[in-house]
Amino acid sequence: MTQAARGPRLAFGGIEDVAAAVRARGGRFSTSLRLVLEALFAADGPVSAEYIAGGSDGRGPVLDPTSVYRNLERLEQLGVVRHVHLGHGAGRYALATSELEYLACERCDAVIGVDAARLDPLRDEIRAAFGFEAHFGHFPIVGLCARCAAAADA
Amino acid sequence: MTQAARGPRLAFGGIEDVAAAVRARGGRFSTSLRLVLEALFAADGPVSAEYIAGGSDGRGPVLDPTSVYRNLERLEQLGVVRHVHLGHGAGRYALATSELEYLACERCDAVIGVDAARLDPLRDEIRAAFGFEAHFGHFPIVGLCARCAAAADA
DNA sequence: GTCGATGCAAACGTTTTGCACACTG
DNA sequence: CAGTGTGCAAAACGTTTGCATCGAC
Repeated sequence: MTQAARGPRLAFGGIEDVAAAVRARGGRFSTSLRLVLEALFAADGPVSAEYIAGGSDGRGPVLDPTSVYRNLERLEQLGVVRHVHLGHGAGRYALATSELEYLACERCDAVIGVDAARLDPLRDEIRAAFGFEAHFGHFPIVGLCARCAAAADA
Repeated sequence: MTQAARGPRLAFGGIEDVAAAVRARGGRFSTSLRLVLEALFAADGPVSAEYIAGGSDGRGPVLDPTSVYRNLERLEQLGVVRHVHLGHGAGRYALATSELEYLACERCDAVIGVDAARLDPLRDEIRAAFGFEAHFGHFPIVGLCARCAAAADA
């Protein structure tokens, strides 16, 4: 049930699978969409729309942020992409194919991906104590990573 | 230790106490500051800067948002105010005199205040599992309240 | 009278919306 | 060639900053 709440397991192994799904919905597989997907597949962790647009690092010919947002929204409706809010700053987007949730360090901006199943005990505890269904997928747990916590103790 | 990490217990029982603390720091107790404090003392739960400015509900002669933000920042440095991010939308501000942390429902916008101590077991569990020091005070737990979770099951 | 605080205006970073043009299927 | 997706411009939103004026002490 906790498993089911996370949504169906996805079957997108690569960009062409997504292209097929987009076309199946009557959508078109544009160059911009391909670039967005390439950025997401290449990234190791959630990235910002600005990053995808190519504003940061020297990767390729910048595409319009508007287009990035629109494509991300489409992909999110398809279940291909998820977005998370890692503390302050811009939202971050990642492929929904991984069952990762995140711990975000508010000091060093480290993002620690943890298997969603490992947070199930927490969810159960919160449900038992407060009748509240915690969703760490969209608004993750924020705090201090081990390194920064140790530094703060000193 | 978990307790100590939360900062010193505050001794602000009312607006005049804050006024004294402000003056002790060389600050001035302006009319705007008084209005901000009145809104915070009257509120039952974290409120937005816009709300404090008087934009919502017919309460009184609107004060400038700029001034609200500046006063909130001053009060935060004094330890009188804390701000939290309850899901999407504007930040919310509350008196730091209560040891409350929050569970925010992402569907109905309900804000459930829980005694910070009741989240200590969760913090301990996260620390044990990931070496991560979770701070629910600033970025609370987001999900579905009991009512909305039940509705979502149906 | 001093200096901190105010209001206004303008800028900021992120995201959304309107519109005419371009490209996919 | 139909109509989806694009870039550009502009706006929306919450928040910050600059600056001249006001007001607390």
